[in-house]
Amino acid sequence: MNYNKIAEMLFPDNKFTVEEIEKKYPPRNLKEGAEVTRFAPSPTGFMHIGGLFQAIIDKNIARRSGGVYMLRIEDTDKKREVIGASTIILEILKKYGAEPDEYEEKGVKIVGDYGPYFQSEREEIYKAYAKKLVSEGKAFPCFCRKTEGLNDVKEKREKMFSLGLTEDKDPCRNLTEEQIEEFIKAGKPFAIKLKAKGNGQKKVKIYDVLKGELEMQENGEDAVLLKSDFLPTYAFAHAVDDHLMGTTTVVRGEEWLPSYPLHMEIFEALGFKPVKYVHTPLIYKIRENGGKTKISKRIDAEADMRYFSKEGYEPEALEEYLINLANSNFELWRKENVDVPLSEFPFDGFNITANTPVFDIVKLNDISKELIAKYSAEKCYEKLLKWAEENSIENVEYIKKDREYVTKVLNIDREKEKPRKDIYKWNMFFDYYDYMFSAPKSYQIEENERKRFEEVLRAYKTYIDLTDKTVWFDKIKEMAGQLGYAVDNKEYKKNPENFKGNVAKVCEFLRVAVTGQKNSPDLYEIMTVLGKEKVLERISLIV
RNA sequence: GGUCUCGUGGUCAAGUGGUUAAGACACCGCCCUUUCACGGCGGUAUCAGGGGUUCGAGUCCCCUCGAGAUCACCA
Repeated sequence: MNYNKIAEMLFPDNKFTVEEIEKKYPPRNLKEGAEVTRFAPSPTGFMHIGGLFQAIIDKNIARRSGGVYMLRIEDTDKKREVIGASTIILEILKKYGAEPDEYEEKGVKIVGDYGPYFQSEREEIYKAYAKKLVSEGKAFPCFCRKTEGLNDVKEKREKMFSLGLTEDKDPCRNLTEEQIEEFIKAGKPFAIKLKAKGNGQKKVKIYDVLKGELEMQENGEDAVLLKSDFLPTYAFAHAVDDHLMGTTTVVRGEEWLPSYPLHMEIFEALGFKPVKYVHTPLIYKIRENGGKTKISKRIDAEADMRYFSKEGYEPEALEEYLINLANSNFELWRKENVDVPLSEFPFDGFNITANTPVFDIVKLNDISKELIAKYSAEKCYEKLLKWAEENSIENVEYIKKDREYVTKVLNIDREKEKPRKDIYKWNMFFDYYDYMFSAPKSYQIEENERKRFEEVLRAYKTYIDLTDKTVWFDKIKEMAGQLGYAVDNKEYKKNPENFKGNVAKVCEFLRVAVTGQKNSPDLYEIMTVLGKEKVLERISLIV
């Protein structure tokens, strides 16, 4: 069998040889121990939270070791490709603290010397390596019809499942030179498949950084390397690209673990130095039946990163949440380093728990609250406005126009020693502070208290004084005493029947009149921001 | 079904043969207080089960059970 001749017939007009390509992609000149990582999504939908999780790990491994982190778009499945997806992926990465060092913006720019960073633009590269493999007798052409999704293939697969078969040798591996020549001359399309060495029975040792050494069955399948459109499959592209681009550590989801032996065999066949693998746990959600399933774009809004943008989450909150998921000592660090930038956290991408984490939005909300509570009113305003603009929120014009007032509202119970921690995403703002923008539509007041409520309000028209908080409160107390409420709470507790209520009750009435609610942030601040006139106006609506 | 991974409170988790089994979120109580928060103090609650090994097991070994992943010319 003349493999060289077959390779030549299969690939008569390859633009490059493997040698030429290797020269174009020399080893990276990095210091000892520098890690090169890559995030390699396929542009088939939108950015998944699990993808961001991996990208953040990639970024941190590279950054902490003084290495490089790349974004490589795996657009080799033309059927599933979604236009614009790669742009959104890059945007999200930038926004959420996982901006790549090397990447490509199609038609705009390429950053880095190891591109193109779109696999579809690397076709000639894959062809060169495929040709080499064929010429060495390690791969062969397969002229069977495309097998994807075909019923008889599905059936065959089912059968293999039930029988536990591990060997899947393709009949085309036995084609004679003459048959191959005949098919090529007839113009039959072909795919290139790996000539699997084993039958899937032997055990091979594999190594995952997080799980340690594992034993798996060797690959027994003549896997497709180049599809009949000459674009590579994931496994082949992974080997070729990560070799050429100098990747040292591959961070990918745990779902890839089963195909590790295949990838190992391809690396071997190609003579490449193996890379380290970090198989990250998938992110799960608890289902109604109590079980856990991988968080999925179809059923979980939070799987799609756009959800968080839309809701107005702070990107940094997401980043902190995800980092905490990977390195739970982050919380301790954060406690001791309150104002230190996130980038200084000694993130350890090689020491991530192997457990399957459940996405916990309550925890995220808490992290977000803490973060936002640290912001100045001015910063909140900027963030709120940015969110409103990016998402074309109805009130965006208003926010722009009345900057001063909106900032004042945002400053209620903020910029103090112990700020409130109730807003955790910007879309809560208008609901939460509804009463700061329009008079209450209803009042939380019981019917049997109505009379006293109105009595207090009528009186307050002459007692209102917003000079400062002490004066304000003294006046309220004075009024309370006049109306028969207890000014001293201890006395009230001793003899409640002697009073109509206590000062707290009076404050409650005022609060309800102004905000419609029994609970709200500091009433004095609210009144001050609203202004005496508006407060009186609201009281007049009632009495 | 085969192969593989993973089981510490409700959730995320420290833990690498000797701990009263950290911490965070959530939950509950008390204090502070003009409400709600914030803050402070305290509390409930966990080693999936069963066998070994050992003076001693969450930690090592075996089995069972449970959960998950994967088995395409998709990534």
